[in-house]
Amino acid sequence: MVDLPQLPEDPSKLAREPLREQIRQVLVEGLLSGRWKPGERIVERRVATELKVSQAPVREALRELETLRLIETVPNKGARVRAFGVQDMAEIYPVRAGLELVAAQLAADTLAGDPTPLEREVEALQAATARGDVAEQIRHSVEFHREVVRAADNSVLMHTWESLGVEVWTALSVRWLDMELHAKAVDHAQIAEAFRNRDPEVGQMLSDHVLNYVEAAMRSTEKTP
Amino acid sequence: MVDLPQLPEDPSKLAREPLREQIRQVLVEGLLSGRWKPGERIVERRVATELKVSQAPVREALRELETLRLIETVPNKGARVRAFGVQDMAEIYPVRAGLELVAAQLAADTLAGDPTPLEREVEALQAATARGDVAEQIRHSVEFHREVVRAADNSVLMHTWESLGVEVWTALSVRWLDMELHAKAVDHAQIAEAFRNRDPEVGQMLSDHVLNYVEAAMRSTEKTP
DNA sequence: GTAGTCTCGACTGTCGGCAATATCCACACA
DNA sequence: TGTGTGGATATTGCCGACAGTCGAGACTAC
Repeated sequence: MVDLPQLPEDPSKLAREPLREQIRQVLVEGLLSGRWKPGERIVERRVATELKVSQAPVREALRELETLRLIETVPNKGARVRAFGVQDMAEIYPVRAGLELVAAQLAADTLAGDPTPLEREVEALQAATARGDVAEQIRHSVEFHREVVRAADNSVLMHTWESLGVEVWTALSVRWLDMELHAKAVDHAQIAEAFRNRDPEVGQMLSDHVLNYVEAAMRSTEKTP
Repeated sequence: MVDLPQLPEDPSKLAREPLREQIRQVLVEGLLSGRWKPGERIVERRVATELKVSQAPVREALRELETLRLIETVPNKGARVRAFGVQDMAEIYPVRAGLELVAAQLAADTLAGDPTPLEREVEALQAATARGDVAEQIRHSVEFHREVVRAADNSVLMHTWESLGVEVWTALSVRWLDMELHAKAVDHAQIAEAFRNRDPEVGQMLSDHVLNYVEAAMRSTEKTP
């Protein structure tokens, strides 16, 4: 789910990208911006008319959101925005940690040979943290992890990791849970360093680091179930 | 009103399942049975007429097959059956191993308390092996692993694991790679035993066991790329 | 003979409409 | 008051049709 370079297209006929992709983008943004709230229904035809399209591409877009577990659909009943809580974080992050543990092992050699992608993200993350730019912090933090997974050079692993919808869920957790983004930059720098030094513990470090997000979420909401 | 306890399926008119599900089933079976071969195109309309349905549900079914990586689609070009080789196994199984490692840790307590689901599958697997019933061997072998994941009680983990399409790919590897199903029953029995005894090594055992499948595939095809 | 262009057929992506299904509410009945 | 029944309404699931796109092959120019 890399952000497209968003080419400055003619607003009238910008249909160069499959319609369903655009719709998916709109829906995701709607969810992130709070346009739709948790538990709320998403009516296919309503969205369709709103976007001046037909029902079909909207359906397909919704199916994709379903695989990201952003919405839930029941046959003949339709789709609704998933209620979201710490519980979800607690389920997602162990899986992420497991995947990234594998990734770290597979990517160890590659990243020891050329750790520049990681270092680039660490720098950008530090800069964003200094500026207090939350959106950029999320972006580069996620991108750091994506680089590790990418370096593992395993398309199934990449695909599976992406299917967790990391940036969307991170953004949501910040929005709905007010999750604190504490000094993650430090963690990341240490991990990059460990990769460079072929530290055999790097996998565990990365895994633990991911699991820390859950604690952050837990801590920031001692009440939300 | 509470959710009804899943009334026992009317055998006569079970056409109550969404059409797209039935179509997906037909397509998967078609792939497993060799009705479509690797690299071959799958034309939406052709399938639709063949099954006496419209194009729409076929499209939706194809999308699901795409998330299982059974087919590949290119915009405006359509879907084709993925070419399949040892390479795919080599990519899938490390991911599976990582997920099941997590699962084993999360499920350890539950399964130590009640290992009967595992033991049931081990027995069934042994029986099937004795009979030489390959289909049943696959079924119970997969079901064993699914029980572990299920016991972890983490819906994201379950969902992610399922998205690997374990039984389909296992069946395919047997069909296309003539993968040998050697005495897996023994492994499974040992793992079940380890769970019962709260062996802290059980996660690693399970993970190694999964990775063994790759070696089996490798060994059985020293030629297929 | 080769490179470029045109045309044609096949197929996907999208549309608007219709039937099937779920939900809601008023109303009758015990 | 609580419970069942019938119909009205909102929405999904599916259909048949059409426009846009892609690729193969014929045709032309050199």
